[in-house]
Amino acid sequence: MYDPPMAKAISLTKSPQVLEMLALQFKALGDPTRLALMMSVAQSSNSEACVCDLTPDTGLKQSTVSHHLKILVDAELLTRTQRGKWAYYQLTDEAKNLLK
Amino acid sequence: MYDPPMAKAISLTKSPQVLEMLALQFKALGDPTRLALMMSVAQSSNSEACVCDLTPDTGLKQSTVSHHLKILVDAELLTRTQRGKWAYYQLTDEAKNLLK
DNA sequence: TCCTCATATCGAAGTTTATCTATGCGAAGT
DNA sequence: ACTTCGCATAGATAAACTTCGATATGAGGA
Repeated sequence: MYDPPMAKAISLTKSPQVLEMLALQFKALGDPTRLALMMSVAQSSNSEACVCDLTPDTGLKQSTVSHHLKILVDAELLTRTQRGKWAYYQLTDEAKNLLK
Repeated sequence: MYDPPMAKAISLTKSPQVLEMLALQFKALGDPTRLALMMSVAQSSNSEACVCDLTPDTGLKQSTVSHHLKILVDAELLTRTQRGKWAYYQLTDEAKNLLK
């Protein structure tokens, strides 16, 4: 949501849309569970992982992990690829950049 | 809060404390208002700004801006220096790193 | 076709967050 | 000493978030 009074600050740097997207990405990474998920994916063989691999490490329910992964995909930090019954998640280039 | 089942994922990468702090920093940046505040500070003359400078741009109340600044200081993304009646905020090195 | 497995979605409960108004506090000026 | 100014803190409220259990979806195997 873009608020007019913020215009001056934003015009000095990024467009409102870019700032909004950046904030969305930071927010997505701003949860210990999701940050750990990202690192798990990064360290997986072939740099990809499915929900069944990721769930046990978190101590959370499968539905919860699935929800967190969706947030990361929506923030364009992960991509999702379905192969057979499994959904494989990989880091985007943007994510690799932010986590360096 | 550190949850034992997460141990495996964390041990592959960072200590729980480091991960927790990283998540805290990302969370602090994960709000459009705070991200705009950071950019405002970055672009201020002498790379520092007081609450009275920052408040108008946000369209929020002074107390709200003060609250956001405290969150950024707690996340070690800003430092606070009092000079006379004014409180001046500057980006930390960590912040400059994350925003590059 | 029927069943099973991996994952996603839905609805609810409890917690956290963003914002406001009102007020407190310390520094500087009169 | 009193007032003013810049900023912080406290309390309240509404919205958003995290997590769960239950259920739906969709692919593959029997």
